[in-house]
Amino acid sequence: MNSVLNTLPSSFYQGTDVVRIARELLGKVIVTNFNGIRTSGIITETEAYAGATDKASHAHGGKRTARNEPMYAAGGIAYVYLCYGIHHLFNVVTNVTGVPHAVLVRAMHPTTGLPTMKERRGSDTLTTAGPGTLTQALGIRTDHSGTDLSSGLIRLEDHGITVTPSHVIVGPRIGIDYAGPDALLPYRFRIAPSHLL
DNA sequence: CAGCAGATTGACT
DNA sequence: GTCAATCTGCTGC
Repeated sequence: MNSVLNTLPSSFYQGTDVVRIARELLGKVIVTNFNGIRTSGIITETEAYAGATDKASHAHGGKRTARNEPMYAAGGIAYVYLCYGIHHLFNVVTNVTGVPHAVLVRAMHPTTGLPTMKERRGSDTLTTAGPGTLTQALGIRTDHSGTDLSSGLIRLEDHGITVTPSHVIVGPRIGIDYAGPDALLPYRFRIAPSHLL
């Protein structure tokens, strides 16, 4: 395979189909570079949040607060927020200015800087199986909300990894039962466990 | 202004 | 399986 290693272009994020973008983020690489330390991993699980029409979204009904303001910006930046007062959840903002679509990154397969990630997690066993632990391993905090995803701090890259449809499991999203019918939407994508390293 | 619920995790019964 | 930890924002008095 060719050694493809490109930072994703803004056109990738600014498409109008947030569900498709969530699907295409599988296999992409998320990289952070804090204090000169690089950590990265391959994205293995995502969820789409379709803005104003999506009951599970923070921007449901056009809700707009200081916290979710980054969601209304043009695609290509990070939206990080605090959940339950403890966990930092990392989202990729998509679509154009004024349309608050975003993709939640729930899990990844660690590739670079494993010792650093274990240290940040304070655990010998590195798990990145949840959205909260993933941000902890990468060192992402709410301070990074609004950060440009082509910047030096947080970046998404295409390493030429192709995820074929047969390896993708599509299903309803997690932890949003309160959203009624919207909780059943097939907005969750993950790489089949049998296909992980 | 008090109370509660949430895109979660980890420790304990 | 149950439950506390702890911040943001909405609801209701």
